[in-house]
Amino acid sequence: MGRGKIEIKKIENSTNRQVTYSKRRNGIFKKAHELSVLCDAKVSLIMLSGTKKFHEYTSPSTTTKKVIDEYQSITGIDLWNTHYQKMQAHLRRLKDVNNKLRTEIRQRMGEDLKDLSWEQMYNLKENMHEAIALIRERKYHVIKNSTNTCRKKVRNLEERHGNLLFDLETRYEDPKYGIVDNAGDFNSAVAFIDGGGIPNLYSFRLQPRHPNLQNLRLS
Amino acid sequence: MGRGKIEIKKIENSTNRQVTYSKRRNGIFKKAHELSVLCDAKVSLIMLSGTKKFHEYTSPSTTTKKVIDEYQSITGIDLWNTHYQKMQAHLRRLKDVNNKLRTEIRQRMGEDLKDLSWEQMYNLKENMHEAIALIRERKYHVIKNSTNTCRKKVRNLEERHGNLLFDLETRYEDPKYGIVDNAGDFNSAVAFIDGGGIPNLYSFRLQPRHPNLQNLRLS
DNA sequence: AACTATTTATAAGA
DNA sequence: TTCTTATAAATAGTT
Repeated sequence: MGRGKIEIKKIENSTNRQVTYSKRRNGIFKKAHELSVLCDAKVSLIMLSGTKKFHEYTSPSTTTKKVIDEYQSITGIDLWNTHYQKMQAHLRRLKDVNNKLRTEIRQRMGEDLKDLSWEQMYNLKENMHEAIALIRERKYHVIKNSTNTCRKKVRNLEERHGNLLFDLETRYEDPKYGIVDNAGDFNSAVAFIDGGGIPNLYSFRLQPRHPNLQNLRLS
Repeated sequence: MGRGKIEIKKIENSTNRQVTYSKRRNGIFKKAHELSVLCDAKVSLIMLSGTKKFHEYTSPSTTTKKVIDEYQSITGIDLWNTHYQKMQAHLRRLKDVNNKLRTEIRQRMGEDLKDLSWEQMYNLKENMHEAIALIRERKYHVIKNSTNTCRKKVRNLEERHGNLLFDLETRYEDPKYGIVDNAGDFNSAVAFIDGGGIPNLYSFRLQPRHPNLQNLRLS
């Protein structure tokens, strides 16, 4: 349909190809539209030119997504569904597990016991006693550790304090020595002294110098 | 282009509409194909007739999914992604909750305690003692109930036994009465006695690992 | 982007 | 559906 007949094969001249693309594209869009109007059909038409320009036509009554969803449901051809459904199944399983875990925790907190038999409860109770024993042990371990650490710190501070006093006395006796540069230690001694009135055994944690004690933070 | 010009509006005659759909569909497919060959373009053409018959054309060099994916990446138009991403977020949240629940259970079983402070352990231990009290209470409730039930069953059985003996004696005295049909009741009594073998939900305490949790573990 | 000779598509009928 | 064919529509090559 033109001045001459053409063979259906790639048009080598790039400009010509562009022009033909443009003309025929409009022709197809027009026909697609006519079809959807005349025949009450839904059409989704997506075209990507060789130069990555893209054009689409979708029937007025619908959207590209709708057409494609319908396309999938009719053909059974699966573009995304497998992945999506796997995901949904996984989600369901997670929810299920979640609920089971919650139930178990509730039972371990003494709730929702009506579904348990006497034997199950016996076992639960035994298990929890064992667990409590473990927790108690661990607790003593932690408290022992922190007590030791605390004791060491106190010893260390007492030593520093002693040194400080010694330095002061020395200075008093012979001023030419000048002040010993122990500002850092002095500060820590002050902290210790100031902290003395606080009943909190773990007030050391306030000092960034002892990150190992940070773990003892309460609450 | 035909014997007469037609107006572009829905063809009311259903048969005619079908025929036109079929003819024009082929025309468009042919043109779509010509376009993709002539101009090196990618085309995805999906058509759904009013009667839900579906046809598609895709350029030889590609697939429908590829075209649509490319379409999405070029346009930035999002067909599925929002929903999909919400789902992924939900999934992540569930996994997270799941892990927290598992950790809590492990702690309640006396494991993974190193991350707990002394105070946290104290609270956990207190909480578990309270829980054990509740479980003990509930256990007594259940045992009392089942004892009562058992007592009733025994009474019932004694009674039946007595009746049976009486029947036998009666039959011996007067054979025409035959044997009393109480098979069903007898079976239920047996079921009650056998019922000691209740599946043990908490048998994991005997095992170093926790099969019940293993089964639940996902991802 | 317009023109137009020609090819192609298709409406109506069989 | 498919074929036929008169005619409408699309478009290749030109301007």
